[in-house]
Amino acid sequence: MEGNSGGVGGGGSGSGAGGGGGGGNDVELMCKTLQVEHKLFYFDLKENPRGRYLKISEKTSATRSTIIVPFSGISWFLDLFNYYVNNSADDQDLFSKELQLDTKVFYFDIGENRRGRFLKVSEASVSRNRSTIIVPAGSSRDEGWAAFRNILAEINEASRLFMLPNQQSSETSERLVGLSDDVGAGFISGHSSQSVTTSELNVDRSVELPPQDEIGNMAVSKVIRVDQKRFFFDLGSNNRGHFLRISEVAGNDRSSIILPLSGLKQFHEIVGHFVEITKDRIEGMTGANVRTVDPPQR
DNA sequence: CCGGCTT
Repeated sequence: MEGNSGGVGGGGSGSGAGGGGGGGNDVELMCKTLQVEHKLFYFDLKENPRGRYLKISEKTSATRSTIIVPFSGISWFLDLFNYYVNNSADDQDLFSKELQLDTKVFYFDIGENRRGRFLKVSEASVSRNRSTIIVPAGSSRDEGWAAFRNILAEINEASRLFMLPNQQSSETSERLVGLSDDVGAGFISGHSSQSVTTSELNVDRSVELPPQDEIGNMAVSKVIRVDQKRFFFDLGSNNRGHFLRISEVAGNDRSSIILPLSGLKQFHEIVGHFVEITKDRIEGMTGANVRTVDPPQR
């Protein structure tokens, strides 16, 4: 699912393209740069008719490599970088990881040489040569990885807010079933010597995917703000099925629950129960950010 | 502005 393979004008006679800018029709939603030591990383969140993706480029004097992260993989990247940042304080307990997203596989590997420690992230797809970026850990306290992680966190949050303008009536929760934006996301422990019981992983994933119609434009995500917190509602699916992920974001902390859609109705009923029994108190509140949907009055 | 990389 390379986002770029769409209809970039084949002739490309557009003058003043700036040389190798790429992208073509793709709309740039957000871009950030990060300098770690002498490397420069470009983060470009882009969108085209096929969907959204994050392009991460590593720019060096003589080297330029780019990986394309599907939109659904941004949060996984964030989680993985959190893993390496958080565990780097301990000595050498950093394992390799594999992140499988649809047809792509991203390999995360730790390396070290006299320059220091680094994290190699390589993207392998069926039809394209493998591309790799290498993120230095940083001279002190892994600030390279941490800075990289922080940018991923910013993009991860901001990318969800882009879905906001489509504010429909907030009670359309039935027609969402069947959408699958991120397919088959999951971690796989990378080291072969780790002897992970692969029995679970070898479950034949005969996932009959619904044809990717125009699901990119649907409102598969919503966000509400309550006091200092934000709650994100995102539909997703993996080899286990479809789910609704509810994430609570406050400051730099983020936690999520994964609710299989089979339980969504019960969840809704229980929440409705608590709405009923606390209605008096809720209506007395004056929080400007608390938005309740009024039922039709009589 | 050094510079790493079997999948």
